[in-house]
Amino acid sequence: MTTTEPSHRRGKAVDDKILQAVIEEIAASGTLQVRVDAVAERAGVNKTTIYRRYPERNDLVLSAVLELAQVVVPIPDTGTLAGDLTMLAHGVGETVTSSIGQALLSASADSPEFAAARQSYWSTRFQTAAVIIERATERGECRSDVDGPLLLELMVAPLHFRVLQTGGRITADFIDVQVARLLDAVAI
Amino acid sequence: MTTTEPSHRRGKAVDDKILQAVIEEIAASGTLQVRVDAVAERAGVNKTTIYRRYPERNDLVLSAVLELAQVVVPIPDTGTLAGDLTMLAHGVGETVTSSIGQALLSASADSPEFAAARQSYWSTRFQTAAVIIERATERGECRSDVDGPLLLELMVAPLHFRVLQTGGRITADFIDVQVARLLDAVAI
DNA sequence: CTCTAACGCAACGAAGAGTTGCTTTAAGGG
DNA sequence: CCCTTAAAGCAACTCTTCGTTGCGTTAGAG
Repeated sequence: MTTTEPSHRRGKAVDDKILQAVIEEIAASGTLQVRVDAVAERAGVNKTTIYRRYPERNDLVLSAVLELAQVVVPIPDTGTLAGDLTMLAHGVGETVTSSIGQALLSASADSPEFAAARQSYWSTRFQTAAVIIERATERGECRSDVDGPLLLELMVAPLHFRVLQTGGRITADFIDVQVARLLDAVAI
Repeated sequence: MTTTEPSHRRGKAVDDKILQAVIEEIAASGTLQVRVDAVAERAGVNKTTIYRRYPERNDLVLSAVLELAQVVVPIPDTGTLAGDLTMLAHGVGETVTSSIGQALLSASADSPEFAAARQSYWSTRFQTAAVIIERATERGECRSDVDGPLLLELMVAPLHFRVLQTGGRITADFIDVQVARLLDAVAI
């Protein structure tokens, strides 16, 4: 055996078409409304082709969700902690408000796989965005014992709760108030 | 027409059995896994009887959810704002952690009816529990311009987010930190 | 006792998930 | 250029669950 590259002769292109089709279906009507036949038709692919890659519907939807979770969000660097947090919060607000965002965050709440996906999603976001707090600490804007990821979690939670539970709107004012509260809590 | 009480000759008892059965099914496996036939069997009732009351499955599940949302949560009155908030937070933590609570909060996220149910649920909770802040204001424990329902919303959000999104655990310590943060924000 | 609304029952249709066996197609190697 | 072979297409099928229908049965009010 030379390089053992057996599979996927026509595969890659089909892979992409399927994933793309699922994402479009999710955006259109939510994860629960994704029909395998509809995905097949939209992707211009046969149903069996899908089932050969994904044993069951859930795997199909999950892989699309994981794909979406990969999109990289830029970490703001405005020069002040207040500026960074505000900008980040606005980004989160838009994400959570978007139809695709809502679909992701409330996708198959009971399934352990989806729960794990959400968990790792937030975990990595908070980890990478924690640089903001590090920089702020170096600038002397906040105490050095501040838990970055935790701070971000506490910033995101109210936004998330508003949209998905109380159904309220996320105004710029609301964001400002949240950020102010957090700044108070971590100020030196 | 005298009192026009035509329907429900045998009805009431059946109503209750059905609702109870749905609730048990929800608790056992989540709202998405509720099967009409299973409910019928558990309630000792025929499937058609269910469909005569609820045009479709969603209505059945929704009515059970609304029923569950009726349970009255006692409002603590410990004598201090810190005590009240802490006790309330513990209650919320337990609710959100329970299987039935999770089922409710993440039930059919896409359906407008369920969204409205969640919305009104939280709204009434925050309204009634706001007495806590009123009492605290009278005692001089917090500023008089504090928005009670908003304060409660901000207390619940992190707990909710932990359980449903990051999958973290709600420790007594975590609750204490939250309460402390809120007290700082509203202190005179 | 009678009448009637409520319930039970069995069978059915529709839709979607997932499977199977076979045929067709296209990329890659000689 | 053709031949091999894995990948994709296709059609028909089962299974589960939702939801419907027509009719027979029962319980309770009067």
